[in-house]
Amino acid sequence: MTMDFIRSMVRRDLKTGKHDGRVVTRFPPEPNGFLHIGHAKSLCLNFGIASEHPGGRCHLRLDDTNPDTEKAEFVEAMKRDIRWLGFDWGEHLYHASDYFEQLYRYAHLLVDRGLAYVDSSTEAEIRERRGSIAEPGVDSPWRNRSPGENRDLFLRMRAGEFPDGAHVLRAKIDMAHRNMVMRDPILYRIRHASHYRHGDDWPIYPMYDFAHCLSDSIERVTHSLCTLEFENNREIYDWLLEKVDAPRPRPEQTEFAPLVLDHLITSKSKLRPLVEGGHVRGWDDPRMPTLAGLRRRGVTPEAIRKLCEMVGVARTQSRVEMAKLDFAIRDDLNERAPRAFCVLDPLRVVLANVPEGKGRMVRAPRFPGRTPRTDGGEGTDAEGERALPLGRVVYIERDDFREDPPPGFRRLAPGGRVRLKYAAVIRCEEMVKDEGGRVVELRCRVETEAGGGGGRGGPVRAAIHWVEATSAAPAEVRLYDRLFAMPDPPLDDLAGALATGSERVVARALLEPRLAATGPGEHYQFERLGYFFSDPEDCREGRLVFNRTATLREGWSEEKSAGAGVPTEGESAAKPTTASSGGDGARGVGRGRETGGGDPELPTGEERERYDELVALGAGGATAITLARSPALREVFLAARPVFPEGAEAIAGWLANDVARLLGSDERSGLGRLAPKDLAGLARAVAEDELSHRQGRRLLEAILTEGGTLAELRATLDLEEIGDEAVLAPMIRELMEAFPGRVTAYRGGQRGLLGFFVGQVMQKTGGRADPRKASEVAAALLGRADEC
RNA sequence: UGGCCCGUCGUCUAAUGGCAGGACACCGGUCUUUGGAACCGGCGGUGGUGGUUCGAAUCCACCCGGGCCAACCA
Repeated sequence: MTMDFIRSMVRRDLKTGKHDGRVVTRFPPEPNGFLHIGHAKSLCLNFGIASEHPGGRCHLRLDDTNPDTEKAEFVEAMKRDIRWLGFDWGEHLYHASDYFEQLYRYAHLLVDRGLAYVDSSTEAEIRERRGSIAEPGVDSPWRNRSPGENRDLFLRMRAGEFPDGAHVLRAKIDMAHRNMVMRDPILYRIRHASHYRHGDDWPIYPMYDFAHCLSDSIERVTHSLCTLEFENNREIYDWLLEKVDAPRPRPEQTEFAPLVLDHLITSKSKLRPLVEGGHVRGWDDPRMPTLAGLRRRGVTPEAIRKLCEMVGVARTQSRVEMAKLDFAIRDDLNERAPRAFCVLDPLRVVLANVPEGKGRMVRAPRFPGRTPRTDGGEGTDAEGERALPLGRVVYIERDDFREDPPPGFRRLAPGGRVRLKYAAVIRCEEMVKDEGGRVVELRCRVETEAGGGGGRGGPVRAAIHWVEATSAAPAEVRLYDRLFAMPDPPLDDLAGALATGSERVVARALLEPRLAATGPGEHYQFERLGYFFSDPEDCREGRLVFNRTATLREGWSEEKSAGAGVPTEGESAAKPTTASSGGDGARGVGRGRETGGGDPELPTGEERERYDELVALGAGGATAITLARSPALREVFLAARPVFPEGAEAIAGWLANDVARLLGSDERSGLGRLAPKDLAGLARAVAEDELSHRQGRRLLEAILTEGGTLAELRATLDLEEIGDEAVLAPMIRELMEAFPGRVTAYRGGQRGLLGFFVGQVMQKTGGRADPRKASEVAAALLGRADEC
């Protein structure tokens, strides 16, 4: 298993001792609804990471700072769902509302430091003055109240002296900040509402940005993992911890992409109207993407965890196809769901040559295809087989018989044969129809009793499920389909986007008799139909109710085998996608040409001037633009150029490519350490082949990260490179012997493999080989043998 | 008309600057008393342009595309 970027980070932090060797994560849901499959990813991540490190732990923290929407009922449901998924918070159950007192003191600290103020504007005024993404906000007229006045007002807010909305406490940051979150965010609001845990103790409630980071800090969380939409909030997270002098090491927020599944919505607030509007049976409706709904449908915790594992964790925004969930479900259920027969739409079949009352029992495997137990252990039969009664009258699936079979149809048709699975091969001799012409009964003859092959007339193409008429157990079977037909349902009109027929209730299906005693919550695979789960609420002896968890993978369909025309249409249907993406590409090329291809745009006149000047001084076109936009780099260039005027282009290149990279990737490095004359000297040495480009780069890196002059470092740094063919050639020959397959592939035309051999040499020599020479020697050796 | 983030097979996800790999889906085959499962094989990708480098998915620049942000929600 390869590690995701968060796990790598945790491991790195552990190694560097960043958090005193602790790993503490947390799962912080707001108890305003039910947990859904999107939460499962976060659960797997947070609890997973905690369990992967000795002493690691994951807190369950209810983020209950909004009394309007939160309920104890949701807390209980969340705890139940998390346990069901297989996670355990141990002693670490917390509530943000546990910290109300501490949070309130932190707020006072900010007030006293002049970093927070009471704003008496109306909600509309605050919104108005916040500005927009394009325009800066303006200061509130209440922004400069004295700390004393703020303190007094805030005290009185807490005392309940003011009505809702009269005042808010705001952080005093910057109303013109580019990040909207930083435009004096609201810390506290007045809300005279009963909190499900604290009743009417508090007339003021902290806002998310304020409560969240401080709750993490109070719990000494090390890694605060959240989804991508909180990226903008990281700045206020860090700002607040800094301004209240939160103890170090401080928790650090890292964002990852949420789990988004096609045809599903993963938003508690969008799910609630579906429940409250009566569009589904409840939060645990089997069609709901909630953990409770999935559980009721028969999806196992293992399947959900498997899905999360398959999906991984990254920062890329992504949509997962339902097929992946389906796979995870089937993969798990295939192993654990014993097979049974269920006929959803019964068609009566009379076996004419079976005498009345002359039934027999047939044996069928509970797990066909599973390697039979050979250890002879106790219970082998009971585990491995089931018994089915067979009599004169049976029911088969109406769909398994066609009066006019389409091409490719392998099941029963007039005059044709089919196998009653595990029991007998029958031939259809007669149809009985009602006045409406509807087939109501088939008269068949048993040709072969059980056994393999098909007896006379060659092999039978298909085996169908069936139940014996007198012993079959009636059951209600609920067939579920996706709640939304479109992959990306419109969040503003979910009720209108609901698919019709997402729940189909079959009132009287027939089950093989041993299932008559099924209790709630049992998994079965009804052969050829799918995976089913006896409803945990409604199923009991005497009233059997099953939910379809998932269908079987479809291997055949009438459309597919209806002729060659259809697949072709399918292909052409896929073409527009290809064409449109090609269109995008074409558009991009067109634009590029307009702006002069690789010649980057120079938006302002000032930059244009600098660019022209740099080009005149000898900087290359592509690098000049970089320097024109970076005053610091440009300054170094201007200072270094006179030292080595002929190397102007090289100097500019070093600056634009290598210095920019080092500055961007390593915070320890600093441009201040680089003397312009050293840069010029470096460029000259490389230009005159005193140093290889690689050596130059190593020197530059050393200067930027550790400091020192070029001369010093050239003397002290071990820059030696192995360029001797007498050393390199044997090494490469050895590699060629070790990887004969790659040699063949290289000679077969896979020239990219040269990089593999050079890379191996670089590794073997600890990076000290001269790669140019190594490449040369390797090419020669690989090529020479080619001629033999 | 801003700030931040993100672009690798259809989808999800890997690759200290050194073989672009895996999974799902799809297609084909073997096997099969589930048109299932299993097994084998195939298809298919680094958004674009330029630059740096012996070597770029990876570094630099620009362009294109996508996401998030203007609740007294979280």
